[in-house]
Amino acid sequence: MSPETDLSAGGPTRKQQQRSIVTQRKLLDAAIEAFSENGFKGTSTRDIAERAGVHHPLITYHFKNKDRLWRAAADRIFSQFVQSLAKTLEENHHKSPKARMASMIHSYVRYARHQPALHKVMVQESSYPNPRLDWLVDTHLKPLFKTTFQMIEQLQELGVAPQGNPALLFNMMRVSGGGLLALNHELAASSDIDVNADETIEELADLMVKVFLPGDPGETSEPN
Amino acid sequence: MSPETDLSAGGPTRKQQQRSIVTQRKLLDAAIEAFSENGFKGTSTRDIAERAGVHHPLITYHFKNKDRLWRAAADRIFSQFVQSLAKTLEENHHKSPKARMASMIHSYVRYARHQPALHKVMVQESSYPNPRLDWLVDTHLKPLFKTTFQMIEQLQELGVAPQGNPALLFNMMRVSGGGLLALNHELAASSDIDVNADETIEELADLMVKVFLPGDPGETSEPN
DNA sequence: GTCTATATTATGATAGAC
DNA sequence: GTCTATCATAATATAGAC
Repeated sequence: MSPETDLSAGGPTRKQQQRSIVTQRKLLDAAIEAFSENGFKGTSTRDIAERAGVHHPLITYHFKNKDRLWRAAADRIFSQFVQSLAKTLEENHHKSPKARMASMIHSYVRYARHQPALHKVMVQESSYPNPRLDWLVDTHLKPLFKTTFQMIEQLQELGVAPQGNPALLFNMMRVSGGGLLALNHELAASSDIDVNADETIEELADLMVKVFLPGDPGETSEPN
Repeated sequence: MSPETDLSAGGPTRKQQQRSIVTQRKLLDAAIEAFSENGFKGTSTRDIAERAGVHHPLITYHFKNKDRLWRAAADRIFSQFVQSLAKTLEENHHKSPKARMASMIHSYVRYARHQPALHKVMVQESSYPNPRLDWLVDTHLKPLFKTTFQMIEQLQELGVAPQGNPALLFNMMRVSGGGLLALNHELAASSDIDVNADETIEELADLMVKVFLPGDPGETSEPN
């Protein structure tokens, strides 16, 4: 009995599973693109299906409805981002707090360029209170911000980051990176900035470090 | 012959003109709100008409179509903003460059709070290249940015603003203000920041000045 | 200047053949 | 797992009465 036709065992075959995964991936990538461009309301599931190159009833089959597809797409964006940040944090845990934060900034900016949907989706959903925003904040944002927020406070104590409301400072950093890159098409036309150029990305990250972490790093890590 | 019925003269009566203006204003305010929340595609003209409390065919009557209504709404946002900025600039033209820019920052942040659509609309339209974005950049953004851009360069020469790509620096300032306030609902939930509080607004503007204009102001204005 | 009614197309979701 | 066909609703826009 060939694997293709062996449905009697109760589960789908390997080949079918494989095809399903590919379809889901294509739909998720298309959904990220479409939702970040036009928001939840402005995106039609037909548009997503077209971008993915699949027939639209497949969305219902794989994700049940538009809302669940949105959540799966957001999960994909933020899981990858958290992974990328965690890796950077791990690779730089031996450095000074300032150098560590500088690495985080570079990592953040690079990710935000390659996936501008990261910030765009947050802006889209921040437009008005809604259940997706609540879910986004609780599931992804709060855990993500907690670590970074503590790092900022530490850097303020060390005199590296400017004094002032750490929550505001943290969010100024966020938007200076991701928020700026989310304006990619506008910046090209209004300010002659090409955010797709590697140089621009590094320039932006360096400028963020200079502006937000102006203090002397010092060699003294905290007494352990 | 009463003014109400005097249509023979060729023009609408005063009372009719008045009613027309009121309707247009209500539609524009509703359009700004709706477009900033859901973007161009995500906004239905019926939604706008409902928010304005008028019947939807009136949109066709007063603005011809959805696209022209969007342009009229954007015009309203940016005209008011430019007016507000010009007034601030005029009131502070005698001050030092740093103090003048600090006033501009305060003015910008206050306007962006009272009209978060200012930044939201730009983000919405920056999602992908489209004719509305081109129009927005050419009609409103470029003229607006030109002045501020020159001020930044001057502040860099004076050692008040950090060195680096002035275009990037300028846009970091933009997003730190308007971009941050556009996240109002998210910030309330994720960072416990109430951007509707006057204190928060002033705190943000002060922090922007501290971060982006760290240099000593000096009393020496340029030799005249 | 405002209204009701309607033509036409797009959308989210599902049913049922293969 | 994938497809075609379809339903119910909502959208933009317009025609024509008042």
